Amino acid sequence: MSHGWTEDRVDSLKKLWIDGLSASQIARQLGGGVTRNAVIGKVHRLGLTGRAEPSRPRRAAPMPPRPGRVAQARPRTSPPPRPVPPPPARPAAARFDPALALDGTATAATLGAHMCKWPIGDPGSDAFRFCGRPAPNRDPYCPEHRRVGCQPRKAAPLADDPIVRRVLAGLAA
DNA sequence: CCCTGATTCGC
DNA sequence: GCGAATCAGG
Repeated sequence: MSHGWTEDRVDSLKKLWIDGLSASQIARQLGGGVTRNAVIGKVHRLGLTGRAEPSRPRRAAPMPPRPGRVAQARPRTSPPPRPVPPPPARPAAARFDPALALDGTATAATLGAHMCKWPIGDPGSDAFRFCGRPAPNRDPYCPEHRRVGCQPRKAAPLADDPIVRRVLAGLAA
């Protein structure tokens, strides 16, 4: 549910793609269960391929020899090859990351690459912390803070601007 | 292992 | 038209 490439979503897709966001980033931002594959598929169908490529500046092989997988029909329904027998035997030592134990306790020192970098508190204060919760993929924030961070800031009420207030006050007077 | 886009093809 | 599975690569 919640799918279908509505004009709105296609517009967002185009914009984000042209802006240079990766397919997975776009997929995440569009939300609604859209995968990066879906995004890529749509991008191609729209003829939007090609732009500043983040992760592959040059294509090494033009890919002439590439007949492999078509020949050996993809086994989607038949083969459950299960050569994976013993998973256990490692109860110990799941590494404990103290920064993940509590929200808002990660410091600049303990903040890892996969932790939410949402700032908490006064950056100048000793008490300043980062959220520190798990941040999936390459995202800087955890899912919760990502949403907040992406919210198109609702236009800050003009009247909140001190300068505007003074001008308005002056006009009134 | 994380990621990137590209392609194929059943639906 | 859509997108999962896959490929090919950084």
